[in-house]
Amino acid sequence: MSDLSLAPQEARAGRRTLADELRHQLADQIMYGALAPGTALDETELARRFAVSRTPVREAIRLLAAGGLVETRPHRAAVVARPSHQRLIGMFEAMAELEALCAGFSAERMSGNERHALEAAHEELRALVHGGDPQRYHESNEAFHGALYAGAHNAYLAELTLTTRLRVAPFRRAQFRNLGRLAKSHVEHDRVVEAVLRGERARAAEAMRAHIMTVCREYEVYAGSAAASRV
Amino acid sequence: MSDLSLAPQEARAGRRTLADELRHQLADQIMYGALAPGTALDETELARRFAVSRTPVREAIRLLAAGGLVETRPHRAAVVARPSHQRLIGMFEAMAELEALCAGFSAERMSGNERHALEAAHEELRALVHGGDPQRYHESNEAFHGALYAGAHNAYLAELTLTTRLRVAPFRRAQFRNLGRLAKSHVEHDRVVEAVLRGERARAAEAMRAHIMTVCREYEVYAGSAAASRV
DNA sequence: AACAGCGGAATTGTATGCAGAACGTGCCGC
DNA sequence: GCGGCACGTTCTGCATACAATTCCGCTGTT
Repeated sequence: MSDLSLAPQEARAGRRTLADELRHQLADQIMYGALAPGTALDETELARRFAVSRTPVREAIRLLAAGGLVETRPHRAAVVARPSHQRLIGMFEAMAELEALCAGFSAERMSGNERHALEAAHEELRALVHGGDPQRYHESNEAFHGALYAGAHNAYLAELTLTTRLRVAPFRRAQFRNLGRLAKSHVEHDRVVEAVLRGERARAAEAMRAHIMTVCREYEVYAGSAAASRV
Repeated sequence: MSDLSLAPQEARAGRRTLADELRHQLADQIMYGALAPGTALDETELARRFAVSRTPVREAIRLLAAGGLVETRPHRAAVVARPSHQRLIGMFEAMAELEALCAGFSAERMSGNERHALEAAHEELRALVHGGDPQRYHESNEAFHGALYAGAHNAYLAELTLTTRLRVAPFRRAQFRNLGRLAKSHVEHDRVVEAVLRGERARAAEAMRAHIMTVCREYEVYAGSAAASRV
């Protein structure tokens, strides 16, 4: 999972600095939910927990802040980002458009191998729909979307889309518990795959947009009920 | 110009840490071309130049790296980003799509005041087309695009678009020397404004996409001739 | 009893020192 | 004469120490 956020040169070099290691550890904990939105990140405490000095901890926190996973203010502890509802909706909307772009470009630009890879990822997901292993499903789902990022043949766009996906990740965890959702998700994927393989850009983009916006609505239902139960 | 890259809370608090100050200074120098792509950023030297310790310099460099303006590899000096031609084309393409999205949303969502602001910025540019002051034109041009970001009513999308714009900035400087380009640019803007004010989303998006892709082609011509003259 | 002002404690921001990795230089072997 | 290797220098990565700011609780006043 953490590999998803690795830039190419990092993957090649093998991250060897403590700061990078910490960044990935913290990012995983945030996305996995071990560090809930709003949690304060105490530099000294984290330094103790990881048995390093404050210097790499600070660096990691700043990098996370630049990525949007945490928010910092001068002379105040960094806190795990807790975007407003409106902002979160905006992030979902942007993600929908970005993913739609990737899907659209993929429809026009994918090579034969890339199309096969997309089909393979799609088939893998089909098998997992009824498997009941949310973790594996999640990983394969990321691989499916990753295939579309690669097929767009635009590394920068792929980065933007993936970054957005990661930033939204902490707020999508609940949906993977909802196994009924998986089957519907697969049907939506199916429409995307079909359009991409046929080279129909507009249809692929629209199918993907619909897919992501459905995810967004799922979140809204969950967030709404959670907010209600908190009252 | 540096204000463009300020997040809201930074602008409110007034950046008070050395690291943030350095980040903006360096970002400006990179975007203005004082630090050319490929230049190595020596931490010790920068610390001397700004009369601070290496610590805030390091932080600033890392933040710039996270923003994509510089590239870092472990145990090696950071260098001002010099994306490959292909990657740069991808960045332009992504920028075109993002700006098109903003323009499209603006067509649907802009309030009355926002529409007036857009028209005002557009008129300001009209006056500057023949003024021959590239710096002022540049600032007003950013304001024009900024009006469209705001009108999209999606802060996250606005950030993505602006960030992309800033990352590409170092490679667009040449075009502002080309005064003949300004008039054409204004005509393109005109099509965008007209569509936005009429609420025609698709047409606004297409006009903006065309505008940015023209900018991209302008760059290609410049980059191509520069590469040729270097041989 | 509630609030304003103040002082200490805790935490972030910055400086400095040290260890290890990467590059340049000169020597040696071929 | 040319390529490879070892050494020394230089720079980055990390640790630690100090300074500045914020937060929390206290006291005194109204």
